[in-house]
Amino acid sequence: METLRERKKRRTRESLLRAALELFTTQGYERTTVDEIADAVDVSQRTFFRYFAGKEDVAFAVQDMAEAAFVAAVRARPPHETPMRALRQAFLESWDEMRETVESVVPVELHLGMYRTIEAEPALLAARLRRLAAMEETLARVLAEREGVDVDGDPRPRLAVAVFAGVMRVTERQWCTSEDPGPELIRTLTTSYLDQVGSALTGNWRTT
Amino acid sequence: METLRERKKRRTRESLLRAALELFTTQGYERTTVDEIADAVDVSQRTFFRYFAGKEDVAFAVQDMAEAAFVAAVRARPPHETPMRALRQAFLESWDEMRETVESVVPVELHLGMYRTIEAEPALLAARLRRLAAMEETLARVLAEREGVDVDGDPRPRLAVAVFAGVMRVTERQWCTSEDPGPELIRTLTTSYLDQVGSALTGNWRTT
DNA sequence: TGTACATCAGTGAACGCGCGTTCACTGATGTAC
DNA sequence: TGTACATCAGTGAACGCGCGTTCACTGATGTAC
Repeated sequence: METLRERKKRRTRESLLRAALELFTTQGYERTTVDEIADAVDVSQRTFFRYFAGKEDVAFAVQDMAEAAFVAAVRARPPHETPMRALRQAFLESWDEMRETVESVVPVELHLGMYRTIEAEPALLAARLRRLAAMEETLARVLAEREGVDVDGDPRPRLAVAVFAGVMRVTERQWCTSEDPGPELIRTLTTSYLDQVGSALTGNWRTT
Repeated sequence: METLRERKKRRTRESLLRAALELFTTQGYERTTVDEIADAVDVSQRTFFRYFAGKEDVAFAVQDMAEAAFVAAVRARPPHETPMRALRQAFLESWDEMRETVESVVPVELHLGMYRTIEAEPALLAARLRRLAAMEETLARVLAEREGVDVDGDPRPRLAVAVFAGVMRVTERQWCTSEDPGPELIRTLTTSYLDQVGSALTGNWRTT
């Protein structure tokens, strides 16, 4: 069982996390200082750094959890599926699990709000893209292993993942700016865009 | 004609640029301070900020020029080409022009070295990806205009550009880590990878 | 159940660092006559 | 060609800011007996 000490730790951590996201989404990332976050939870700045390596870390803590769920879902896909199919299915399927994982830590609205904040703030967007690139590398290795190819010798794993991530980014941006960013919309957009990639690449759009 | 004053300005700017890239590539971006760059050129730190808005700016000054040449090349493609063809041709074709543009400011080797440095340094990689995302947005608008579609209503411009940029990133990474990063290699890789994207997306790799 | 000790989350205050800014100023270059 | 003035690149020193670190310390929680 969780001891009192452990419970307190978890609560402090989650309070910091929630306070940070709340401040980031309302007044902006750059304008929020680490001191402010600590003050909002009534702990010292020193304590903040015991829980998070830095300001960027706290901003992406929740997304990292969701991302891990997605990667795990990709790993769990049956090996007979084609790579792109595995990515697509894992993404659609893990959305509910991501939601639960997120909800256990912070209100989902707050997490959704962070997506818009990230798009709006250059420093956060840059960090997000770098993290996405790191995830792409992980996924490329997962796919390569699945298919039994060499990730450095065969470009296909990295190419497939790059395309998938590209589509995800377009989806995300579209979804963020929509009126009602619900799980339905993300599913519709993802499916639709993945289906359209092929036709976007080949042929002349004007003759359609 | 260029006045003496203008010539001196240009020289100061280029000296700062060269010194910065030299320091970044040899000792790393994070470890190089703005003061060091200014000292290397024997001007005050204050003067550095008259030429560049910040440390990140000077790191990407050359790449921005090359990028602008690429975007211009895309704009110049004949309208009957398919969008992906236009992107591909513009990229292959503008490489020589990019080289010239770059060479007029700093030694090409220095510029190439920066690519590796960017991949190696998290702060730079993040900044680069954000800038690439901004270029993608520009290109999406160019393609949309070319094809006469609405960039916000039709996802194809952004999808096509995202895929192209994804392939470019994979190419770049491969090219950076190679022994002899010449223009030949980048052409071969780009062509080969763009041709392989389709097959990477569809089908099972094991049955090939 | 109570006591003695060990562990460890949290404290508070101070610091180093580098980015970017501000200020009033100097002196070289450009221009008008 | 020379003089008087205007422009403007560069100076130097100081500053504000926020991130992240360091230190010796306190006091609550956990554990052994």
